[in-house]
Amino acid sequence: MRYSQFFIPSLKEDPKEAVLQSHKLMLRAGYVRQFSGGIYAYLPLGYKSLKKLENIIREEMNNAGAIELSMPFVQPLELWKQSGRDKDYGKELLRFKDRQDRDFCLAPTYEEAITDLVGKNVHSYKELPLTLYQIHLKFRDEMRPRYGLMRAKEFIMKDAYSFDIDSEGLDESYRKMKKAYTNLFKRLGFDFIFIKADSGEIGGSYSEELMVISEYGEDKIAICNNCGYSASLESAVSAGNFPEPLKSCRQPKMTKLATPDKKTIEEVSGYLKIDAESFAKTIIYESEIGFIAAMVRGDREINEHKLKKIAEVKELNLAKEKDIENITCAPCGFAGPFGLQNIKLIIIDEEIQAQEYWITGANEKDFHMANVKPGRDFIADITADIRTVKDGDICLRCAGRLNVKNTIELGHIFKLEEKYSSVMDAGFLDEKGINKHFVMGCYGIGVGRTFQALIEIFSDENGINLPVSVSPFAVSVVSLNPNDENIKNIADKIYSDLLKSGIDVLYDDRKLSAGVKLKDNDLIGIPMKIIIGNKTIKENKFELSIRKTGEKEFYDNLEDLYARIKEFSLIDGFIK
RNA sequence: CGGGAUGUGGCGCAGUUGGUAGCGCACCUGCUUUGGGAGCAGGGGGUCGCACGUUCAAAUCGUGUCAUCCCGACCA
Repeated sequence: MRYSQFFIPSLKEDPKEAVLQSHKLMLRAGYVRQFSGGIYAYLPLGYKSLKKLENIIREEMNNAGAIELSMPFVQPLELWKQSGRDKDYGKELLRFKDRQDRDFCLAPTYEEAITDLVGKNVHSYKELPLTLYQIHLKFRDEMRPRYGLMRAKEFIMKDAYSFDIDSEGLDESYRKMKKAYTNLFKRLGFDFIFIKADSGEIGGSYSEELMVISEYGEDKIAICNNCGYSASLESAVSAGNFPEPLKSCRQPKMTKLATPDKKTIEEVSGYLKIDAESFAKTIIYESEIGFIAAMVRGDREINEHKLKKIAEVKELNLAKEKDIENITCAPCGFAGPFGLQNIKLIIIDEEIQAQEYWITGANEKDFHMANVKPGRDFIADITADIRTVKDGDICLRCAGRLNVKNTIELGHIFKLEEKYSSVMDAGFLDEKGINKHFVMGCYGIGVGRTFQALIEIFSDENGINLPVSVSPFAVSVVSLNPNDENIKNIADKIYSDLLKSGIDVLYDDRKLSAGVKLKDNDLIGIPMKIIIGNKTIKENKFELSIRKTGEKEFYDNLEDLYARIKEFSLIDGFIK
């Protein structure tokens, strides 16, 4: 491909709408363009690279015995009424009508479609097990799309669905697919981990998320450095700090401490010169059953997911400042667990119950209270684990330490069991002639997200730096003086030689200054450059510049140069 | 959906107390250049997101609205 005839609108400056390095680079390198929040076009260069990634995914899926198909992106809403998910999905499901006034939606996922399809076309246990997959669009009307392809409304996903005769079969299909994921993400060079997850809207009995560890990730997980325990921060548990009760017979009474204008734990702890661990914070929430007070140690955060489950509520929000003033009879920042008005539940963390004395708010402006004793000065309705795991916490299973890390969720695999096949009545006859529902699994990979995550990893200050197996081109021929007849002839020849030998080559024949061309070729992520200019031509040498290392190699003849390019092209190279 | 920020040629930005818009890059023409974002000369392009209002006069002030981005609640 000649650069001058291709379409690569590169940008010299960072676009202001992008914040992640990968997002900036995809825009600058002319890989993608945004049309609306969360809606992107893949430009030729990005599309070419994306297709290479898709083909690697395809290979691993096919190796695992999955079969590719493509289902409709526009779906009759009726399908979603059958499963009942038209209601569950809410506003994420984009609905519209056709000219006959029939209801349709853009597919946010494909469980209904595949269950319908297989239900209508598979009738016997002899045709099972079966795993089908596709790589194409999904649309979710996200409340907040962001970070480029990382969270888009319209996005590309690989989704696979397995159909088995029983749970044992599902276990086997699930195991195979998990193995395929492991192979794939290892091959792509990611540092990843599976964690057990909530099944969310998709549902089912068991699910695991494939998390890639990245400082730019939006999700936090906790990993034990000893036993390998891992969980999302929402569900992670750690061993609490439960000190031995003091032996002393003295029972100090609650004592007021003046803390003028000191509201946050940090401020009070700094003012009184006492560790945050000695404080208990009291947070007021509002829920559909009324106000709830929750307490954790001063240096900790409340885990609202745990709190919701314990309190058995669906809605949980921090109470408004006005309500807090009414409940605690003090301005926000001085709440304590005693004498609270209009509180339905007091829920305290196990650590609060376990320690004898705490410093809390005094429910009075500019005062805190010392020697507050659980059970004496206030009574909790429920004591439970409602704390968020902190980096360095002790693992509940072993003596190891928990590390909290940022991650990006690139895959999610589910055991659906009969969730969809039963509501949609999709099944088969078993060997005894009895009607059974399919036992299903589903397996997703965010392809666009994975693509961007690759660029996040494989890039540097000069631009995108992808390995050959996913780079848009393997090599570029950069003609520094396209007006020089001699140089032009040599560059033309090398270009056509490489084309003939099947190398994916970009020929930068533009009549621009040398610097622009070299910078562009670095930016857009071409792993190798053959640089043709007077300097090397005079010495009868051919120069190959390796993008990853910045090293320059010189060859006396074209055969050696071509051999080197072929050799380099064969390396998968997903090693940083 | 709540909180915050920003909308000015293609891109990135400046524009003071209101007086009718400018810079860099990109683009077009010509010449000279070509080893890391070239030089000279000439040139084109903006009803300042949109609407309404205040004013003799609005990019600038007010109200509303839309879009984009960031933080939070959800997700691949």
